[in-house]
Amino acid sequence: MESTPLVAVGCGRTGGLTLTPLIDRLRDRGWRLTAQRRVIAETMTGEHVHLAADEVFERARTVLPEVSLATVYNTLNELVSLGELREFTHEGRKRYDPNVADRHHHLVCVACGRTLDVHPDDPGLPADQRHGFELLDVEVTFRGRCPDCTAAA
Amino acid sequence: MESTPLVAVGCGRTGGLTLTPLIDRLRDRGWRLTAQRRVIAETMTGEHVHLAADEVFERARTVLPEVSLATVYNTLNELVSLGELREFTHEGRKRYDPNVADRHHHLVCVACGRTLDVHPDDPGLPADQRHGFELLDVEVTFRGRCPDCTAAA
DNA sequence: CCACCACCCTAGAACAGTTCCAAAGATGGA
DNA sequence: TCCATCTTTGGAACTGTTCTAGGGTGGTGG
Repeated sequence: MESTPLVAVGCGRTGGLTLTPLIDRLRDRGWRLTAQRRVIAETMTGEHVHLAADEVFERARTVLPEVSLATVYNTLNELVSLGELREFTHEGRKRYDPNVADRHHHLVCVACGRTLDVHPDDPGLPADQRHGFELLDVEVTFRGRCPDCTAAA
Repeated sequence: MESTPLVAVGCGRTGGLTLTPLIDRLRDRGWRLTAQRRVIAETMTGEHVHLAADEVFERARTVLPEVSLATVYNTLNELVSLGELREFTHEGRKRYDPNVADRHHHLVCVACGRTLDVHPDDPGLPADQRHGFELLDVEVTFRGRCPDCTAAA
């Protein structure tokens, strides 16, 4: 739940071929690897994976029917604080992205919610990264600590 | 609730001095202007205004105590579909931004939630627009319509 | 090999934010 | 003024997430 520096092991777009490095990393960090956690972690493996908790739950359940929704939430939150997943919000619900190694942005379909990773150099999103999308909007949120909060800390 | 093209009347950063143009625009579009709606619209006037529904409710209530939360939600949603407010989500709840005239991004304090409008030329956010914030993260979401959805429409 | 203890899992309750609903009230045109 | 229409209201319902209390489990020391 703490300490080990978040060394980015992956190096950019690695493709979805490797199934275990996340599991290995977690074990190396002393994370108790139960059946539930393994199934959830495996569900979160791949490229362009941006599942919401209930989707993770459904998929995990097909492999391990007795897994509970609470465990899915617990595990996802833990993986986020371990730095192994990145969390973002789309249409009011949290989604989880296993691609934490390379800085990237999201390309979201307003109709079906389909989400792809993109790597633009500038916020304009070059044509070769649009995946055929008709662009409608860009939302950029910078996060930081304001002067008051910095002073208070 | 529909039609009238969303002519951007304001022109960039206008300052918070004008109190009525939003109200005027709404009346011109045939929007029935009740006391509740007026109070809510006035609450949403100004610069760097990014209130959540319950905050709008609290403020509106100090002026018009009998206003209901349902009306606040109804009105905010309507103003969004009229194109007079922009909606975004921060930490699981929707916030509303009256600044729809000029393209801008948001600078959010991860500690207190304070949100400011910024106008970067590139996603790096130049120093003179950081408002003293210590930058921690940038989140960029492109929205559009994917090829499948375009074909289906 | 066993016992123990810290950690983990589970179901369900609780919670927050938002939307829905039916009834009552307000509004403006004929 | 009357009436059809639109608006408001409180509360119920709903969704996504977190909390809680109790039972279960893995793996370490003996």
